[in-house]
Amino acid sequence: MTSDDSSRAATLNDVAARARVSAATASKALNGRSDVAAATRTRVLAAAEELGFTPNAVARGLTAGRTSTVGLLTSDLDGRFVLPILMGAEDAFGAGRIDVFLCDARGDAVREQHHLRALLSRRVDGIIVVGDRTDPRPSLGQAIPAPVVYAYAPSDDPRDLSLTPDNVEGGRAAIRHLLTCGRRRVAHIGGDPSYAAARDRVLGAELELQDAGLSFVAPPMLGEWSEHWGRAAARLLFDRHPDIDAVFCGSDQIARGVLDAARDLGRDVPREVSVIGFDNWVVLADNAQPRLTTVGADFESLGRAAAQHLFRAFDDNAAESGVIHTPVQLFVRESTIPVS
Amino acid sequence: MTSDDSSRAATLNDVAARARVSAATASKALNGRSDVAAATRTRVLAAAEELGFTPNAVARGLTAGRTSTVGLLTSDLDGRFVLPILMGAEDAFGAGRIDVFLCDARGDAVREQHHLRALLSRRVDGIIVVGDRTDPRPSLGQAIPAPVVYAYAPSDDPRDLSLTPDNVEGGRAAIRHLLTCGRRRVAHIGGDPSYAAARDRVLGAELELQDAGLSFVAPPMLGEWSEHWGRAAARLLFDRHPDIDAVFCGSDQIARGVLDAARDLGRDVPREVSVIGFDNWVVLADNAQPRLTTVGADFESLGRAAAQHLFRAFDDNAAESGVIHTPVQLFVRESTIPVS
DNA sequence: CTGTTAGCGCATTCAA
DNA sequence: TTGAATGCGCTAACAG
Repeated sequence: MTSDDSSRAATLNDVAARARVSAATASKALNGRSDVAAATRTRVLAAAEELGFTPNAVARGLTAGRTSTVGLLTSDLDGRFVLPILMGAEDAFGAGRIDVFLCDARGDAVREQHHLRALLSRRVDGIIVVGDRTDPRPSLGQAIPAPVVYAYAPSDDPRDLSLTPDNVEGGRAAIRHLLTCGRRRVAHIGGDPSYAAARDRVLGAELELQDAGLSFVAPPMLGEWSEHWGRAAARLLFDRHPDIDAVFCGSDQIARGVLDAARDLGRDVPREVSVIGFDNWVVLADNAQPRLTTVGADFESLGRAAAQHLFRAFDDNAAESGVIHTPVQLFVRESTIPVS
Repeated sequence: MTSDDSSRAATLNDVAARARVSAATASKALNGRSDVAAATRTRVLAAAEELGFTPNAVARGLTAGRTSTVGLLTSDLDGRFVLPILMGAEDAFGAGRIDVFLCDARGDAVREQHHLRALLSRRVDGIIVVGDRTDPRPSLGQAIPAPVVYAYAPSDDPRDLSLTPDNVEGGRAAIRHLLTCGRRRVAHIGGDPSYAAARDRVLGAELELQDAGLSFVAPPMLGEWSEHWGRAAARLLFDRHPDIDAVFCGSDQIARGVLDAARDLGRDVPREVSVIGFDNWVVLADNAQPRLTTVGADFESLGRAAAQHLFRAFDDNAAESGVIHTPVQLFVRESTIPVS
């Protein structure tokens, strides 16, 4: 543990004194304003350097009105979404220019209110709200004195701006890939049907099949977001429909379960049956055997987009609104292969 | 997206004016100071309520000298450690009383310096540095005008205070459990030997075996932190040493690979062979088949401890130092079982 | 009990 | 080009 070495941090006045100028001049010099003599500037910069001067962002925030600070209010307990989003946002803001308060409400509305108050009292310039599912979540309301963007979980108020991955398109993309590989007898094993994500993915898949004049060879099986469910459902599926040649899974976890079951039953993936997942959860997808083809949202660019929208709201006072569906992407690995 | 409804946030002066008192009195009333008349207080509180007054923490921070914020400087890319640590810290601080700046340096020293400057310019009251491996990392130095605690990755400077999980004890605990289950012919498949974590876990295991008058039946196999490695190593191991009755794995990922290999080779886990992992990475451990017994650190309490040490440093000016090894815990699931 | 005064550290007038 | 004065919003010290 480290503590104060000098009695107290150097202030602008200290720098000014040492450079034998006024605080005002020192301020201008340090902030690169033009109306200051070159010689003076060097002197001030030298003084600042020697004193290890760090401008006090708190004081600056007081006058400037903006604090160069944003709040990230999350209820994403395990951080699969919030961390990439945070990194994307940091990126877009430019590292170090803006700092991010990360607050975890843990799915508790009261705690969320507490954190919100705290963020507002700290005069954050904007807030990004990150939910842990794509179902609409309660709006923070319109009475917030800072721009707000909802990420992953959209707000239930259309006046808010929300960014959420396009799961319907994701479902389409998955099916499109399977069809491209020459598969025709496709089944679906998905997650908890109380999740919009589970339903949207099936919907997209059904639409894409329909466009090709096809449909699922078995009714979609929705259950829970776990490997266990994937295994159990796959066993049933392979038993009842031995002729399926592809399984579209609602998540990578489920797909891992399906791969397991297929191996137990002696079904060759990807030759006999292709398996595709969803999420691109790399630890899971990359370590599967065979490595898992999957569709996934790019959370970093989602974070970047959220940050850019906040920026826009800082500058223009244009309040955008509505739900924006962000693109998803196909990651081809070895669990799908063209029929040979 | 939401924007200003009223022209600007209400200030203490607005409240004071509305309550027909001075700003000082309003301040006292709002902060629950005793020297203010009950009637006045109610009037002030009412005014504040009506105006939707939110105290400006920035201004407060300017005078108070403390900002009630802390910085969490991390290089833990995927957040397995940093998020639980953050939650533990939030917990210890009391939700909303203190807010946390989360900065991701992405393993880049330059970016880390940038973030550090930014945090200091925001006058955070303390800093928690979270690394992504337990090898000592470069100290931020002693010249930092705020208390610093290193979590997970210890500082290489003994004058700093570091909290890091006790991997040696973890290795011991794993072996102790296997021995308790009646296993005697134990092997080890571990992670990347360039990691202190990999080496410490083996070390602990060897010590515990030694205490029981035993040793590994095969030289420990260290490779990488992946399921693939676990699978490959296990195949080799089962082939060369068909008589082993337990495998201690350096991580849950590796253990997953070992379970896979065992199943492929027709070895019954846990009856014939017990398998124990490390990390208690719940998504992996809980979805394994059978569910995976494992040893793991409790990162939330690590975060709590870090926060408490910062607290102590705020109050006393006592600068603690040294490396504290935090406890690890055994999580028994179904991949280990007493010999019957 | 209440109000006046002063100052936290900085940036922005506006004079000089 | 420089500096003196002013204020951001709040709290602490003191006087009334």
